[in-house]
Amino acid sequence: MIKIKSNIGIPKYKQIINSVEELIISGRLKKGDQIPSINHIKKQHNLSRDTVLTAFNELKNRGIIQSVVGKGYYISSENISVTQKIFLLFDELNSFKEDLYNSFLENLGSDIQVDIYFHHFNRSSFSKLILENIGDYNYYVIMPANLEQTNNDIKNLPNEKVYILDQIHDDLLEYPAIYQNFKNALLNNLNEAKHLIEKYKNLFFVNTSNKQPQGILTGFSEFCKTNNFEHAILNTLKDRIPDTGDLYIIPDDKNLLRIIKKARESQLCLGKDIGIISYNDTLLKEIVEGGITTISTDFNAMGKRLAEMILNKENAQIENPNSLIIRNSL
Amino acid sequence: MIKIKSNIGIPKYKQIINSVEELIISGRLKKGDQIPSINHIKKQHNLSRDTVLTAFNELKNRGIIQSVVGKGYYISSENISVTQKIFLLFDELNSFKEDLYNSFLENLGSDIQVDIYFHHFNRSSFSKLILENIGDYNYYVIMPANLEQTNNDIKNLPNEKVYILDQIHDDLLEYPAIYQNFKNALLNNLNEAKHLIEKYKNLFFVNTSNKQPQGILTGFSEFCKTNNFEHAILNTLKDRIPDTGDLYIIPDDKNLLRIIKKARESQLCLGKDIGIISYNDTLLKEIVEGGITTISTDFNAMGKRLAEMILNKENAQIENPNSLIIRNSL
DNA sequence: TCTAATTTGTGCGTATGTATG
DNA sequence: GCATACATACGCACAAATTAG
Repeated sequence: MIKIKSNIGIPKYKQIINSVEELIISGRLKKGDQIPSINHIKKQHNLSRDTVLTAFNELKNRGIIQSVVGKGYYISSENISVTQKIFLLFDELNSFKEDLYNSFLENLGSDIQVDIYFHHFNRSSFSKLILENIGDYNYYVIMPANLEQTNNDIKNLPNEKVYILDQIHDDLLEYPAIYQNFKNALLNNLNEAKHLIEKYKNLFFVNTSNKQPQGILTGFSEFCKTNNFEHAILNTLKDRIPDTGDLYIIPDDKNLLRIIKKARESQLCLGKDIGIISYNDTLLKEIVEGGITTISTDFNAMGKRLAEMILNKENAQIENPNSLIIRNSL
Repeated sequence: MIKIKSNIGIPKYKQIINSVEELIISGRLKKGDQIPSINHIKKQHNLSRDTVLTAFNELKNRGIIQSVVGKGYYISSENISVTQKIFLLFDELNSFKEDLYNSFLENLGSDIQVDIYFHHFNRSSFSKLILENIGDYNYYVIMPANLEQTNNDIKNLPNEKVYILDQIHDDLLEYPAIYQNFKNALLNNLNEAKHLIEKYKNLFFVNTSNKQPQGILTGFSEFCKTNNFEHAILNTLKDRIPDTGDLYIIPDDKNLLRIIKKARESQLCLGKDIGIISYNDTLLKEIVEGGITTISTDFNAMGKRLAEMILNKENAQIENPNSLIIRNSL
């Protein structure tokens, strides 16, 4: 079944891989079939055990075969076009992942398979997902979000296969990454709009979940302190009645909607009486209430850059810039 | 009762364990029942005595069976804590999946693992993903979207493990499903709003991608024909200049934004000069331009209902209702 | 319960040819 | 010419799992 020739340009371990691929193409090997054991091929073709093992390991990495200790190797996928597999660990499924994921896929090429997982900001889910998938992928792209001490798990992966996405922490500085610098970005963006912010008396950060990056909060506080703005962090909007001179920085859209409605009730004019800065630009924010001022990053660029980094094996830590889009609401 | 296959990747002793577990899950083995003796299984499947013993010892250690010397083995607990795995095949990642996925997870319970895959409306991706994951999951939840002859692949899965989501086709009627009836829903919703639609002269369906369910298109045409509305299906908005008396039905938000901007340019008043009906209600549509009329389904309810169906092993085809939210734009 | 055969997984040492600077 | 790194290939030893008898 498996053909090996000596003294031709093709390495023997690659000849084994090609043989298995051809047997799959011709239909003589199907999913679930057992392939000859390492020792069998070794004896039959007078090879070193290591040569056969190298071939089988590559086939295993590509997801084409699976091994069972004590039993043997089995065909697990007939899709031989997959050359590489990527483990992509997101925090949660939301609309901002759409651009990121789609541009990542587009720029990778079709022969690379990407599997998505979600940790839902749950530290033990995070551990479990990483530990369960050690050894199964060529690259591990991980969004640690605001979880702590994630390197305790990540360090179990091969160093050169890890890429960090979106948020970076002090214990992850050894890995290539593409991230947002939430603190500096917020500081820069607020400074850029300081002439517009100055007309407001009280600055509020609306933080009703624990999902927001810590950097945004520290950036907010720092900006307010250095510029002597009255400020507060709101954990709920329930009893909040917006007042003239309020400026709200709102990371999530449910609270954005609440504030807009409350402002309407109180007959406060957006961009004059009260201000709003929203996080993450979506299509409709351009036209809602004459335009909502947003701070957002280019998730398309992030996905594209990530694909490039992996394809070129770049080892760099790259900041994905945030930009401020000033509209009517400020 | 107990099934053993040779030459597959699963060790025989584990196949025995799996068989006993499945018999308990399906209710064919109850607490107190006697299971076949070691010698019986050994003879029946041509196994070594030790193979059967290894399986029984593990079951005994886990407290699932008890041995009585001279009599046999008996089920002592039906509490087999096996983490169940669900294969969830979506069409694409978009924001509407967020509610669906989150409510599905919430209502499943924490010990069930859900893996997400995307076919991106690509027929061959669809086939590959299903074929590669045969046998790996306890349940298969599949969104066939508008792909054709999907049962060619789905029929290779165990019938009782398949659930169809969102769109259902004629060849999938044998499976439990929770779906939207796009055609009837659109007909009902348009009829419900007929008194508001009558003020428009030309009805347009904006269909710039091939991702929309066919049912919406046929529903649109049928409504227009029975009510004698001038109508057309638009494949692009590039050269379109909206005119007084136009009503647009718009499934995707990029086109929604385009039409709103063009209407503003032409100084046409929404809900008076031109009308808009948008698909899928999102937070901001409530307040954009005084409110956008939407047709949408409750994805939260869909996810919850799906979880219930799976947990209770319901075999039903359930329509997830669409509702019309009339706002200023109509 | 014990022994034996087979298989994968891992680690270490060695050797050769090739590409790089 | 020399040093170095890397891919390829071979050999040996031992651990752990599977299965048979």
